Amino acid sequence: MRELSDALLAWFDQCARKLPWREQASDTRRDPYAVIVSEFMLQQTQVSTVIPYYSRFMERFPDLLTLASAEEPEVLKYWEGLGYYRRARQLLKLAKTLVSDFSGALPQDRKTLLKLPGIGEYTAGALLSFVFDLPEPAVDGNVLRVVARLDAEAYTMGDVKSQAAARERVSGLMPPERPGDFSEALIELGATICLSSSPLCHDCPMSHVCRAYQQGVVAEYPLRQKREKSPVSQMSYVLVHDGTHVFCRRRSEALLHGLYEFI
DNA sequence: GTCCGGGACC
DNA sequence: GGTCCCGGAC
Repeated sequence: MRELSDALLAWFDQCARKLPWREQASDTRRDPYAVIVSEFMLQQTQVSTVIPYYSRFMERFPDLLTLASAEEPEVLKYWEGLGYYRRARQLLKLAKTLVSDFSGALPQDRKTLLKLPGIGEYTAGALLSFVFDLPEPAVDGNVLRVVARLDAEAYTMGDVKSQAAARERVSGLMPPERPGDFSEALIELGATICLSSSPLCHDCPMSHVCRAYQQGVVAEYPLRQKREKSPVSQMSYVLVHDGTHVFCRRRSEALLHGLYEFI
């Protein structure tokens, strides 16, 4: 376990992408507000898309108080193009709630965070680990994929039980001295190395402890929801009439081919 | 053009 | 289970 987190953290120290919401003197904690804004934007969109929006948003709403006193239409204007506009509204609600009910400070426990607008299990974990350096798991799609492959465990994307199991697993992996970086490193690994298609296992710092890799079955994890796609059968007919009756004949290659139906 | 991934919430 | 939206893969 020690070996795993050491390897991942060493990789993260060397390879982490430079992102606007990570720009921080290395000895200061991350700005809670910056983490909130970036996590809300990242909930629905990829990093490269978020970057310009994040920068413009932070210029106009540089801190929690500024955002909390803004009107919804203007916030939505800065969100335009990102989609999932409910998130922008939730973010504004969250800012107002934090200011009015929490003296502008982010709660440091999961249970309280989960009651706040727009915050679910993943975002709660992300805030607790990134901002407060607490050993709280933040399991998004990236992390679920990483853990599923690491253990060759049959986790299913988007499945709440799998997410809960993955949170347990990640909790057990957390190194006590750098939980926040470890949490972020798992996400970074999923986003840049442990890709859902064509993962870059040869560059992966965990391949030596990855069960799926050792078994050569990386592509099989995680499982995907089997969507009950109702069998769509196309039918075409030929209309036949003999002057008195109209018949309908199914085309020969179709289901029940050649069958005559009386209309 | 179609399919799919991605969190929270209803 | 459905909805919100977009971008990327194919």
